[in-house]
Amino acid sequence: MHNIDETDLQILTLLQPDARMSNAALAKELGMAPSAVLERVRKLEAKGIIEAYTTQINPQAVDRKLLSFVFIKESTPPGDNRVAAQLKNIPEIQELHVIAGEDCLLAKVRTADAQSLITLMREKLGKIDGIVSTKTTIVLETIKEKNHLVIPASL
Amino acid sequence: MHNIDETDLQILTLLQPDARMSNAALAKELGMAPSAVLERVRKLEAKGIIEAYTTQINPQAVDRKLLSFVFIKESTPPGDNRVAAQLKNIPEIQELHVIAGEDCLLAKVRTADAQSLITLMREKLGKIDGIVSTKTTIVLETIKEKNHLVIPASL
DNA sequence: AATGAAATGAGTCGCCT
DNA sequence: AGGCGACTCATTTCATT
Repeated sequence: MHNIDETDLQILTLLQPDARMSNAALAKELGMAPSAVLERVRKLEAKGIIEAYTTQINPQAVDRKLLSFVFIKESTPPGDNRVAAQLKNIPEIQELHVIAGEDCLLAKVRTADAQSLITLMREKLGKIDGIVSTKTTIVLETIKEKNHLVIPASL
Repeated sequence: MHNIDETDLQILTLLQPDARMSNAALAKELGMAPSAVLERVRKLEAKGIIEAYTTQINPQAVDRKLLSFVFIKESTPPGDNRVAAQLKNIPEIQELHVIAGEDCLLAKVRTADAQSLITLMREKLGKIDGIVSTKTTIVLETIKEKNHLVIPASL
């Protein structure tokens, strides 16, 4: 498959919680030459194993205080992704998943407040054909939000 | 308050999708001296506005193929966070939110497969006092998963 | 994967506004 | 307080082995 070895897994383990770690520091941790490590990192990027380096910003600081999950029921037949394609482009929708059971999409939505959520639902979701109903769950408090993966010791 | 100005917002906008961008590149984009930009970045970190720099890893590549959302109903009185405190330490639980309506927690869980989800529920959730019931929603397909915030032009 | 040299970037300082 | 420019040191990059 992707031919990912234990050194690669170590690189991922180190980089996952600290994307701005210098290549030199990474090399020191691994006991390897910086250039060798850098080449591995570039390959992980090229293969799409490293998808992106992102900065986690405190949502409060930029006035995105409300988090909610919206279940969206579609009328379109399975395999039809027209609704999803439109929802995908809404920037307030951080995540969009197709879920099992009910023929539903689940969206993770971040807005300034309840008012702007309502506006979003009315102005944007309301205009998408094929949405039958929505069910919104408001988050009162986030206890944990770390999108870190458990990286196994080997594969 | 936090006294975050438009330059700071621009820094966040640039850094959010590219945490490994060099300080020099950042300074060039902003038309400022690198030292001045660096000082701002350090302050954003110190204030907790920048929470972390993380590397997004393709879950498939490290054998974390199954994503699910688990609603967890508690028997404990409101304000009692003993259940949440234990759930928080489970590494497969990436997110944990207190949600409105039903007295529920919502967990975003990533495991290798259905079998390991079952094991997790039995071995870990099953041993936590105060959990009344769980309802699991399996993700069939993730259409979008970008935890980027919409950063306003001003605050 | 290691080396070494050149280029680039980071962090510090004193000074200016 | 925030920004600048110059400096030194660290890091990255690239050609070569």
